[in-house]
Amino acid sequence: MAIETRRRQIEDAASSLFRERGYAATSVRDIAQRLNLQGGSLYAHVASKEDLLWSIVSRAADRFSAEVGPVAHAAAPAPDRLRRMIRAHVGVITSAQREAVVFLHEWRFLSGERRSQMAGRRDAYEALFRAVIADGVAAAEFAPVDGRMSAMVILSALNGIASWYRPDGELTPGQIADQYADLFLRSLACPVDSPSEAHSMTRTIT
Amino acid sequence: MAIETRRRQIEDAASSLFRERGYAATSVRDIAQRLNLQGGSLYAHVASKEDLLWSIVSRAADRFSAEVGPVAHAAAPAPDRLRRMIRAHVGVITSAQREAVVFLHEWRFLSGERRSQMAGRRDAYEALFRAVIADGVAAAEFAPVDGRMSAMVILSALNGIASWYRPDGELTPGQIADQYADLFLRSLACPVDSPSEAHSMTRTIT
DNA sequence: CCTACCGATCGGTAGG
DNA sequence: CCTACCGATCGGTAGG
Repeated sequence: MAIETRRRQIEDAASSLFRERGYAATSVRDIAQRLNLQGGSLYAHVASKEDLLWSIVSRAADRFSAEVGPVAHAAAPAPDRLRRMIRAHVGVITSAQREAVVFLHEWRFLSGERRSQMAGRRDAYEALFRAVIADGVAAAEFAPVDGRMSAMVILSALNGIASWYRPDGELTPGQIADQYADLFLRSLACPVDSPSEAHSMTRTIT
Repeated sequence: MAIETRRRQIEDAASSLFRERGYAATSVRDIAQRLNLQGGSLYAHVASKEDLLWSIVSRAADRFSAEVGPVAHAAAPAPDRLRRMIRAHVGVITSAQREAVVFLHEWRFLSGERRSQMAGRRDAYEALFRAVIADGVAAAEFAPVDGRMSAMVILSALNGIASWYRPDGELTPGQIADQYADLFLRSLACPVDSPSEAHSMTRTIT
């Protein structure tokens, strides 16, 4: 138990540093220093620097899957499911912000199979959002939008929250999530042709 | 002129590498190797590695300002201006993708005053979007949304394009821009209360 | 633009 | 968990 705690302390220090400086610009001695250890001492608990990154990133991925997955497969109308998925995703970002930022920005420093495995998990996660949107379109709960693009818009915007969210800010995570959900559900539910009618003929030109 | 060309070749090679591996994980010898040079030879054209990053990042920032700034201040209804700003922003991302990605992800490796200067320019740029939204709300062209949050949603989503856009993809930059503009203008123009009516009472709880 | 080099730092290990 | 160390690589420079 004490060993497990120490490992987690190391991972937490690494999360902070990877977030602040990036994985490549953080040395194992930087991490050790935060825990008042010598550089080499880390290797009593950790096999490699990349191992630390892997622990942080894969645990963050687990959290997203665990929180959002069940909601995505719930028996409910697509708009309700999407709103709850947005809430869950924002919940993970705001409650584990350090790890979320590292997950979002530093996973590409994984090598070989770990990297491609994580790429696969990200694809599968995005597919959850594409599926809800497709369901909503099929049920005429959403306008006939491009599900792939809509999913990218939503996820890009949600992940952006990790870059500006401050726990002591004005809005609670729930308020942020609901405002984002309002915004996206509005654009998915409203008639497609209304706002861009005047420009629809220029679409293929620019 | 030949000297200016060589410098640009170096910056281009650096852009590619900074985008692929990140600034911190790219060595000056990596850059030199792409141009069949020895590591030390770079310093005939470049004062430092960070100098290269600065050239790339500040030129990208110039491009965004030059393309989007004038449109933001044009005399036109807010929805039209916002659409044109989105087109211009997407245009820069898709026509200078390498530099845009480096600008978006690596600017924080600048040190001292350069870093804070770039942070200031980013703030000013975001303010352009906040201002158009505020104008639209004031003119009742948009529903009374939170301009700061809406601007962040739009910019996060637009910048996400830099991560998935492929020049040989199905959609042209103009089509992508117009689909994004449609989506956001819909959510800004549609009545605020409709999609989340059933959930509005839970907003402050979660 | 190259050769040859500088001191510093890197991730990681041996032995205790 | 520390001391002491490994070879490799880092950004950058001197002198030509």
